[in-house]
Amino acid sequence: MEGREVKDRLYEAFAQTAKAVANPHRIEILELIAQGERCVDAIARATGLSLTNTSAHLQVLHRSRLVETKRAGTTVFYRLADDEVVRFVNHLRDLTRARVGEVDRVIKDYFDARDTFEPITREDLLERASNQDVVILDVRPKEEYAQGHIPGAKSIPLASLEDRLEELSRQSLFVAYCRGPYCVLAVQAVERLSAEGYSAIRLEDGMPEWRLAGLPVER
Amino acid sequence: MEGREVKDRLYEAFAQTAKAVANPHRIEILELIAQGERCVDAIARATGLSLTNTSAHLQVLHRSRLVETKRAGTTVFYRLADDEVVRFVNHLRDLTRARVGEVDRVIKDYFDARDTFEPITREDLLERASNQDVVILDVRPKEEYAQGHIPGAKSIPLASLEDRLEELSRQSLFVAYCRGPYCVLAVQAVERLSAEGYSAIRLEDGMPEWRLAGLPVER
DNA sequence: CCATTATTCCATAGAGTAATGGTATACACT
DNA sequence: AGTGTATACCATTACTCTATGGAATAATGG
Repeated sequence: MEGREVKDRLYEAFAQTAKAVANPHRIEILELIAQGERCVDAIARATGLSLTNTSAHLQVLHRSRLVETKRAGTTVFYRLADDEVVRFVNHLRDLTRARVGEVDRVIKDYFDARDTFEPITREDLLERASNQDVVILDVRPKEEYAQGHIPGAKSIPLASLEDRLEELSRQSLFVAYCRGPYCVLAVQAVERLSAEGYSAIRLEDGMPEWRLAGLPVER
Repeated sequence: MEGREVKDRLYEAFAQTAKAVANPHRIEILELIAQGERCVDAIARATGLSLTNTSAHLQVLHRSRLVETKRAGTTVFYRLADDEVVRFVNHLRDLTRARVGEVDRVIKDYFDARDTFEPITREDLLERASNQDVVILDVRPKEEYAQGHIPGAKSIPLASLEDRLEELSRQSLFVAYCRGPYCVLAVQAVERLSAEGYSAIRLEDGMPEWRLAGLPVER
């Protein structure tokens, strides 16, 4: 083996990993299974992709060893191979936000228009939660809540928020969180709650970031 | 704008950044200009790509805002837009090494076969450099040395190593470094020096990592 | 203002990727 | 064993990416 060949093989390997991530649907899938393992069919439904297409995308991720599988009967569950994969996708997100105007444009048009107040950080939440009457809302689907959530958080999937408003006291401050900083669930929950006159703000980022920060997770 | 559209636009933006990096030649180009700015023609020569092809790849990187340009007469210099780009490419490298067997296979076949001793870390080098008779060799091309190098390092581009062996004392311990942990220049320098009976080891990683670690850089 | 040099633009061919619908396989339940 | 269900495989089509060579542009220097 000679110098040029070494370079080619290494750069090729690095590029392969990047290619696996270089597709919007696959990034969505990675964000989704960062919440916890899911079967092909559930991933297809959550993303709106066809089943065959979902299966194909999952196999691209599998070939690059970014995800792992577990079989239970006929059902195959996919999960991230490693926390480092979440960190890498987060790095990609942050780099893109820092360098590409489009991201801030969308945030401004959509996020800022809906939650009037600045989202709060994990540190702020921890501090306020101990002092005040704060209710943490996990607005992700219930399966995701079941696979791990912020201690003390109440599960109110966005879809059922409408029906469960009466459960919520108007005295409390609500902090909603979801899959991550660019997930729209918490934004929509805050918008809905604010419209109904509740005090609601959004946590800056979601569950995977909470867990990666070493904070406690409840099951 | 509605929830799904927001998702699509954001994931699309993230995927675009990943796509810019998802090509082996572009990763090589990024590693190259992480050493300092270079004109199109120099990049083409260093990578062995055709000029038009190099220009096209640079424009892909430019559209994703990963690189910036500076014009001087007819010559256009490309440089990284931000240190975060280096960190991201390093993250990609590390993730790939952790998850994909190919990288370790190449390292084992090529790197381990050539430098008998473990590469040393930056910390080790700093410690040894102050105590012992250590000579640091920058084996990158001289332009890259000129754009910033480890303080006290001697510039001996790999290509001229053969002719300059007599300058080197057999009493010293030589530590060679180059563009990064997967660059072959330092490995080849160590191989050559060892074959000639010199004591030579390789620094674990290269110039950009040294600089990003906040260590002093000399010009 | 013409020639030179550095770079970019353009058209094209070939390779690779994504989505679709149909088919095959593997397991579970009766 | 036979039926149903979950997933993977395959062939096809449309699309995108890479590389090439030639033409165009932009700045410089006689």
